[in-house]
Amino acid sequence: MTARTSTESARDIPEATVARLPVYLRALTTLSEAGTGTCSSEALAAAAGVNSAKLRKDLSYLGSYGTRGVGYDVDYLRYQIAREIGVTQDWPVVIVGIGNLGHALANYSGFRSRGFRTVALLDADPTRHGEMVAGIEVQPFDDLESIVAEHGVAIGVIATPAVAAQAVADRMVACGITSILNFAAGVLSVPAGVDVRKVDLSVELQVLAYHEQRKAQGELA
Amino acid sequence: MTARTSTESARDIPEATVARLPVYLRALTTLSEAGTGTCSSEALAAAAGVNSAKLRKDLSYLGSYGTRGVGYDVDYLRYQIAREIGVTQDWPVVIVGIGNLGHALANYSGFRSRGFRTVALLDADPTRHGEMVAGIEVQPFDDLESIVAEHGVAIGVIATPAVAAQAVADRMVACGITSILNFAAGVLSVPAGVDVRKVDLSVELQVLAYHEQRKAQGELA
DNA sequence: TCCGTTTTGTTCTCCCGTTCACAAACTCCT
DNA sequence: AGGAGTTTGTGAACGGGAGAACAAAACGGA
Repeated sequence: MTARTSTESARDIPEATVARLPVYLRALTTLSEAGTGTCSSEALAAAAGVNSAKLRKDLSYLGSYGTRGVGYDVDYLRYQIAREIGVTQDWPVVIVGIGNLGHALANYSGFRSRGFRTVALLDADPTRHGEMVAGIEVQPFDDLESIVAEHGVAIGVIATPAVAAQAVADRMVACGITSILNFAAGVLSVPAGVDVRKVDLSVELQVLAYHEQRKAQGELA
Repeated sequence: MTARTSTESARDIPEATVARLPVYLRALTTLSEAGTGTCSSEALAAAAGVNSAKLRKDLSYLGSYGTRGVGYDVDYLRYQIAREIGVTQDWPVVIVGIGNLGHALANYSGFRSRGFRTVALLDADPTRHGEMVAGIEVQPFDDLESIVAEHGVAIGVIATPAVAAQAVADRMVACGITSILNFAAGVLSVPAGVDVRKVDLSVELQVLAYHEQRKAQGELA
């Protein structure tokens, strides 16, 4: 899934843990907004929907931020996780492909509130250029290079049809983007050192259908 | 992630394999449309973006559908996988929450082409009722029970704000839905026997940010 | 100060998933 | 018919993650 070229730093956190840290972060934010100052691993694990032993092990990769007999300081732990993930800094993002999904992504508040700032919406279709989406003007895809250079964009989101996705990814990589979130169907091939994460909506439904089918079979047996 | 109550059937396919079957299915469809009649595990693995040994082991859980020295018949294998997943049959689906994301989901062609038929779009906001989205009229959320009963819906999609998600899930479970695809933030609690899969867009970006941050640290070292 | 209580951090064990490697099986060519 | 070449299916080794269990550490009360 992820390709790494540079030398690993001192602490390397397991992938499974990295994927759960954002979940803990959200749970901590909820707790903080509810006025909770301190919480136990048991309570936080319940809020995040995981096993408490797993939670403690995950947090131990970051350091010892808890107090035995007491628990974790909600705001302190929240800051530590945010810093570790990198969401304390500002991440400029470009979204390519402003169809239905691109619209939804541009309007998604969960990005901005976590340090991701959409600096540009790009689309190859000239009839869409100039259209305002979520307060941002849709620009030509050919402006990609200048926008990436100007804002120092490292993360790109692909929400185009499947046929265009590889070409978009190639252009992104060529102008220096090193992390891609891909919503288009199919496999992207990118050089080593570029991370790609794929979200496929239909795959999720198909997994549910598989289990649903098995439930039905079990009933008539 | 998934809870199972009924007795397992004869063959139980590993979860990791189940999650990849839809990917193979898509790759096979692409090959078939390109006129390819037969393919090797190596070729299919490349198209699906996985290791060929892993692909062969995955397929071996379904049965022996290949021919040694030759490979797999594309259309035959495609049918077998589709049957195993359950996408040869028709799956009625309801989508609750017709905001930006709900719009995108309703218009997403990848659902319909895989046997998922959106039978209703529901929203609690009365000002949206009657609006036509993707050729379907938005109806009141309170119609959930009658719609589920009428169409025999087993799969529900939640695309509401986070605060409403648990209440929607509870109503879905109460009227017989046993599989839920959840796009809302936060943890859903459901009784055993109900499967929930969660898609969190901001989690994916945060994982990318973590790796991006580490790349940057590696460079200056 | 000392003891009981609570909760973290960590060790250990088990299980699932990935990958290698190879025998079995099939095709094609001579 | 037989051998060379190809490709599947699977046994076995390996690595990583999940969960149980416990020692270490902090707090509170007497």
